[in-house]
Amino acid sequence: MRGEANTDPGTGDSSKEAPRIRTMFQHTLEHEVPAGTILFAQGEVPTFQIVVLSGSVQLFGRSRDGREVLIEVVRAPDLLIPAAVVTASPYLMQGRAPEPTRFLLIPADAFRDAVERNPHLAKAVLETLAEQFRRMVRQTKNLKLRSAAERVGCHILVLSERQGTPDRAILPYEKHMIASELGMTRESFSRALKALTKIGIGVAGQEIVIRDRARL
Amino acid sequence: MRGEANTDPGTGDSSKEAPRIRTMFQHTLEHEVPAGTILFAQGEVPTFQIVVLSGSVQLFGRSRDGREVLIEVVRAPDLLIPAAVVTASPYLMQGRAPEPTRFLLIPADAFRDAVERNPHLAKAVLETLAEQFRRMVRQTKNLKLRSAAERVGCHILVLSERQGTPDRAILPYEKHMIASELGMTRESFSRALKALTKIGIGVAGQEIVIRDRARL
DNA sequence: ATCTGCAGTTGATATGCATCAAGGCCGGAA
DNA sequence: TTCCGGCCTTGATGCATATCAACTGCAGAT
Repeated sequence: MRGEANTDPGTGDSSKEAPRIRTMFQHTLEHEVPAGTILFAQGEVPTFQIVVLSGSVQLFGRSRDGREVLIEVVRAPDLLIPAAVVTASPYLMQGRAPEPTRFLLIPADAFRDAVERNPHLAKAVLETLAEQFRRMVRQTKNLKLRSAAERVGCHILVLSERQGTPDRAILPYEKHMIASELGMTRESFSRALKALTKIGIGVAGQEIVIRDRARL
Repeated sequence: MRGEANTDPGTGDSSKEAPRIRTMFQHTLEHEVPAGTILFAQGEVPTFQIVVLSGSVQLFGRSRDGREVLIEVVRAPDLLIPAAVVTASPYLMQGRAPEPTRFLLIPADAFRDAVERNPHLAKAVLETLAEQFRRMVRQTKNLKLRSAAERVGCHILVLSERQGTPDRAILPYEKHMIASELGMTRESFSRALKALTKIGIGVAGQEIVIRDRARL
């Protein structure tokens, strides 16, 4: 815990809403965690709305037989599962920071209160959540409609776009993580990469060179 | 198209917000469609926020090779993909009414405007969207962590709870639809049902009797 | 330098699920 | 009634992916 935060949440208002914003931020803390920190467990009810300022958070789903898979990744700047905070219901996933990561921690009830009172904030949260929802829909479509190799190819394209390098992509974390994010085992992921080398990519450790973008 | 609507949206406000609500509803239409109607195509940008008053809407994802799978079902009363309307971006799925269904059609920009101005409405939409997000997360977890038979068993339990009958469940639409909703073929679904008869259910057409609830 | 452990690759094998094909069971049309 | 066309089931087969196992390479510890 670092102390009081004074960051502007980006809602852009200044008039009568300001006091409410200030109220919300009165109990808000800035916080930084090292790589590997577990932020919350599956089943916990959120006590804070966590805002990811820098770094990222991986969200894992667990089955009762103990297996864990990566469901989604929240990258700064973003809100950590506003859906759970808004509905005040238990997290469906475990949250873990795979790298040093900074947060704002807003007490959950203060956050809900502020959202209810401040239309600009509400709109911002709504847009964030809508984007998250669309990501989940895309993922579901991928899982139901595409083969493992197609998912890998598609993911590489997304990575290269996100990194702004149309001709290459760096895998952002370990391959077995990406494999589970894409709904397969690390072995299958490895084989899918090898198969894709025959149709237009080159693999060298964490770096992937894209030779034939069209075919993916 | 039937005419002007006057239904209260359930936001519970009465004071100065009322004019805005009225404004939003000025161009709102009530509409009813027969079974089988396609409401919008994948890729279309929403022109209305559709409110499902009665009936339900199935949402299909399509791959470029033409296959279609059921991604989710929106049951009355609910909003039809507020995520697409709020972000003003193309639908990721096709919407189809599998039964006679009634709607409210709110022009998309009027809806966004009202959400931005009316905190109660914003909160209601936020909660609805949050619930939809959580449904998608649960579905993703199912797809990644459970086998086909487990998904079937789990779905039967959900159905029986939704229908308020702990000892039986009625399949709400054709089996091949449910199969694709659960991410499998109709053949696999049929076999999964047969396998489950050995551990505590009975199947008779669309009706399923639950004998051993604990084992599912 | 050596040991150790983890991430990744590769190969062999197993299996879950899809695909293909045939037949049964309605319900609607003629 | 008969015929027909969906929807569903069942069986045979194939394929994609998981699982199991061995090995490599690297990084950190000793």
